Amino acid sequence: MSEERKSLNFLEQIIEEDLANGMPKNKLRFRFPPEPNGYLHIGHTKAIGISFGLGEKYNAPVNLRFDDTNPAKEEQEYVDAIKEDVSWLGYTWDKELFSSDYFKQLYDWAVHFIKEGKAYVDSQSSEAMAEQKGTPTQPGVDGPFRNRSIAENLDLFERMKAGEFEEGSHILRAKIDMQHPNMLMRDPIMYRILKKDHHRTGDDWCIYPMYDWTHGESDYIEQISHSLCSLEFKPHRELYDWFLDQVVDKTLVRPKQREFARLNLSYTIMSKRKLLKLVEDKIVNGWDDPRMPTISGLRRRGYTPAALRKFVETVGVAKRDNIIDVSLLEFCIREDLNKTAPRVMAVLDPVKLVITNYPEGKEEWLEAENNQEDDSAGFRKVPFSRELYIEKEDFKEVAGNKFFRLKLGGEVRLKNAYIIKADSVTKDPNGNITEIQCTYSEDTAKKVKGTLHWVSIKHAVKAEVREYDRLFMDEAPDSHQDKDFMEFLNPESLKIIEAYVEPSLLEAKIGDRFQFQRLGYFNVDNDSSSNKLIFNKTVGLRDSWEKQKPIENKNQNKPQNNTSQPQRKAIDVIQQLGKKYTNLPEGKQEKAKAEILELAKDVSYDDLQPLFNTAAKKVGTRIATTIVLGVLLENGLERNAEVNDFINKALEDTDALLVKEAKMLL
RNA sequence: UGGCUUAUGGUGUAACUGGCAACACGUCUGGUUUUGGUCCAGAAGAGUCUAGGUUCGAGCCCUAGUAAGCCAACCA
Repeated sequence: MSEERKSLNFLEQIIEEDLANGMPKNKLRFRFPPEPNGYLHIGHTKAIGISFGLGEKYNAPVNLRFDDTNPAKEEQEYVDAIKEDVSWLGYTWDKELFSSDYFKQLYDWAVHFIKEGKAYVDSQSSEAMAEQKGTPTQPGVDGPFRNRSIAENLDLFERMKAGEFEEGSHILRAKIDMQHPNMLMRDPIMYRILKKDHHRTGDDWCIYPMYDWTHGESDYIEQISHSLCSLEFKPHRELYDWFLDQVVDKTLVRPKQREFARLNLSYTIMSKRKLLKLVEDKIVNGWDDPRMPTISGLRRRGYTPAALRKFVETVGVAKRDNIIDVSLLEFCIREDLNKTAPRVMAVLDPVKLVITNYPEGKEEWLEAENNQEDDSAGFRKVPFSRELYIEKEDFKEVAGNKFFRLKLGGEVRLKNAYIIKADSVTKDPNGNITEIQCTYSEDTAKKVKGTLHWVSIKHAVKAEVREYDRLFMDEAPDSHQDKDFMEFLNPESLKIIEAYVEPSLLEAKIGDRFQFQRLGYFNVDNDSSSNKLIFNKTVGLRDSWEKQKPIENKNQNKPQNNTSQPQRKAIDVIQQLGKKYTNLPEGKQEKAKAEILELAKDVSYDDLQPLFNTAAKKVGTRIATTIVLGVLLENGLERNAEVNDFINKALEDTDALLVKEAKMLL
């Protein structure tokens, strides 16, 4: 139990500061505020992890509040899915709440705003208003309705609420400042008319509050102390505070909005709108398709709550844009499953193997360890017989000694069973191997390099295996201005395989997770039934053999690597080498010098000249410059005033190395 | 012609608030192993966007640049 002091992230620091400044710990309260217009994705897992994590850390309540102010897009289905996802992740919310619970209070406040002259009804087209609003670089101008009388505003707003007007004919805006540098402060809309039924309030309302007007006030009503959201809301903070200023009671907690960078995962997208498109266009089979980065998709794929929580924790919290490598996510799920998933044997791409010296009709039930990482996992029996399936990939007629698997004349261990030796093969007319003949030995103590998984043909159970690949071929598919993310779709993201699995899997239940030995982690899909077993591949095992095989492919994938080196200007490389020159141990220093001498051949005087002005204290850079200068002089460069000046200064320096190099130029 | 935010190995986060940059993933060695998994041991890889400045000393402070992201929905 080490008491290692983990450094706090910037949000925790803010909270610690508030606590230190006198905020009582029991006033801490957080919230997770999803809009019920789509399913939660892995990015939300970070937001959930932050707010609920803080709740756990400080023993403070966390509300689940649905931000449901837009009846056009929101549905009960999403509310249910979100609740399921949050609790599946293992978090417990204090109160389940809805922004729509506050519609009446919000309305009363709005009326108060009008009476105070802080809000007015605008009756222009959205185009006209957009024009008056200006642009980020140009201030806006006041609209013609900005100075309506309080009485008229009150009357109009009342009638908006009563349903007398059509959608789009009037809106209520806060009266702030049309010239404000922050566009959100240019008289933002508070209410719009929407004649739609709301999933909770039905037809009670036909005016609905906007996000900015609703969010901060909802936080305030709930007495949220820290309202944490992603970075794109940073500009909203000013408005959030302005709205709060108008209603806040100083004796109550005033919520504080703070922003963190959202999570981005490589090779996928994280926008609800775009994910919805994948669902609607039937690119995937629903929000919970195992290829989707949604929480429900990952769950179906076989991810565990523990792995997801670990992932989010590992990723950290900060304010800069990031793209997290999927390999980290994969590491987290492997780490969890390695400890918990029972091992079984399954062959995905079979070739028949016959053990010629094993009696026909004989069968044995051999003992197999369920999980060597877990002593309590116990053992099971697997059937062995004369005819087996092994993986096609595990046999080669001839192969080098780096190939640990089965080859003609070679020996290999069958996991949980005997050692076999390959004697001959049978091929079809096309030259494909249809059968491998082997002989076995009962001496299992023998040392052999390879161990193969297998399945007895007679006892094997057919199963469908769904193997997934990334949905997109590009690392950041929605970050290209000129290309649509749909262009990067991977046409081979789903591969359906007919596999053979050991009979113990007949008892597997939906959701059960296994390690198919030597292959990866798999779970039983929701579509699975008693007469058809279906598995999803969650993630493959780490595979250091696979990596060394496609040598040529590797180069094709990263052609830039070869070209990027020479593209960098020699002088830039030299500058970099120089920078660290004085810090290097002697051996490395010589190496660096040799490199500089080599690179100096490609440096022109014009390249070098600016470095003469290098600050006196940047000794390393000046040494490098001196070395390069030596090469240039040797190649016939004439000494001019600049050169002499630089050399003289170097000679006067206190650094012995620099002086030494400079003397060599005399 | 604007405002806000960010900048540390390939990736993500640290650096006790000024003391010669750490952890995780990834990569590469070697060992163990009835999974080319796990585990164990080790290595390479950044001198902190650039240029100045303050300081005995700067990734942290100051100045000026540069680059990236966000901001003009009756969405959230």
